[in-house]
Amino acid sequence: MTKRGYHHGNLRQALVDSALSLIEQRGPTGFTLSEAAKRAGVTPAAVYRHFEGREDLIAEAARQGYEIFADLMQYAYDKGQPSALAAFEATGRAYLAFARKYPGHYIAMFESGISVNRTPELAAVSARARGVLERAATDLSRHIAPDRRPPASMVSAHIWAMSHGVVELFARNSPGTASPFSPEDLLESGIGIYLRGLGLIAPDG
Amino acid sequence: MTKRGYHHGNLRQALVDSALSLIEQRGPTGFTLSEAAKRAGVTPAAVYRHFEGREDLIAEAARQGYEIFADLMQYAYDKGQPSALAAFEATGRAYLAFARKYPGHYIAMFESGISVNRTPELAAVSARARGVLERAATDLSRHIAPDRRPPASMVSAHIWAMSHGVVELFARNSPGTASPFSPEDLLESGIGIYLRGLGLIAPDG
DNA sequence: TGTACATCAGTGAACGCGCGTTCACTGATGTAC
DNA sequence: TGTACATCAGTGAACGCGCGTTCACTGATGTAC
Repeated sequence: MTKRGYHHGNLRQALVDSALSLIEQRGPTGFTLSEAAKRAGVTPAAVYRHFEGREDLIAEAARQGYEIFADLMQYAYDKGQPSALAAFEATGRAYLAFARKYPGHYIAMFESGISVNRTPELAAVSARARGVLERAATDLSRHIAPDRRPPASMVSAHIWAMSHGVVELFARNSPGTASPFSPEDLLESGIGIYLRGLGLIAPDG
Repeated sequence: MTKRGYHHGNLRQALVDSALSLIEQRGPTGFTLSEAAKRAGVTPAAVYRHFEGREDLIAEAARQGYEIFADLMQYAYDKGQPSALAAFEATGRAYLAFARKYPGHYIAMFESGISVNRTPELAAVSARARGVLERAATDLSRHIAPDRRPPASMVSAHIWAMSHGVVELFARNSPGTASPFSPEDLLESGIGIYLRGLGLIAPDG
């Protein structure tokens, strides 16, 4: 697979991979095109055979992240079926699991400052990911009495916000935030209380 | 107040202020010591009369942010008294209000990568801010039946996470996240549902 | 199987840039007498 | 009120650095015959 020599073989993906590990290690600020090239065993100039520049490389890393993310969310959703509740809870867990397992991708997607509207492909795949969570919220809404049912898009926004907040504040070496609870426990319990508030779980579940 | 001439008058604070507006405009990455100095009408070297360097300047901006933040939270908490519920809800709203009103400070505090443990002063003031929310959560917990009462620190973590998530995802020019709801509405409703889940608000509030 | 040639991925040197930081200096201010 | 002097905030030139990007090039690969 790895043919060494003048030609690299699959430099494009190697660059994305080294960019990801660099982002993971040094944060979005610490990422440099030159260092990514160096790690891939190649001159900085070689990057321009495969990408338009620094931003384009980050955007591709983010795109691949969204692809994985959307797949994981979809898988979780499917696995929870046919229970709307199980599917919803599974997507919440999948969000955190993704952030934990693919930190480089997560940072490239949410903290690197690249806009999701940068390219149509990026917009499409991020919409796909969001769509899964919104679908799960819509399914769930049907089990709430219409008169006290919040819009599904609001429910999905709530869960997304809490998931993202847990990741940013507690799943990283955060601002002195040494919580006694694991991010997983925090998110699980937080979503549980929220769902109870929607009347979807028995008061003393 | 502003005496022009060789000596600036209050360069230290002027540098913090220009750093804050720069951070607000260009994000944590876009901040440079040189540009902050330029905006304050001064040579980059002058910065070293007041700060140890770039990091130290950001840290001071963050420190001032935590100070304001803690004060706002405390004020909101006091204002909600003697109702534990009102005080708790008020602190949640204060979180978002702070992020909206002082975006430069918010970014310096939570997105610039500076650690809260950088200096004792920074650690102390951030602990003070967190303390207010935790106090509010503790007060609130007393109104929950002991057998179904989650730890107060968990409740405060949930609210902090949701607040932070709402700010990051919906209160900025975020990743294509044009929600039909205002950040204020989202947080208000999210916290409302959560509190219902804790049994603190009537099912059909 | 062998040769000629087109393709193109990667090289390496060079660029201009703005960065953070240092240094010896100088000009303004304030105080002692 | 006036002079001498200490203090110190800000200057401006210089530094080394690594960055992203460009360019003409060259070496490896693959294809046609």
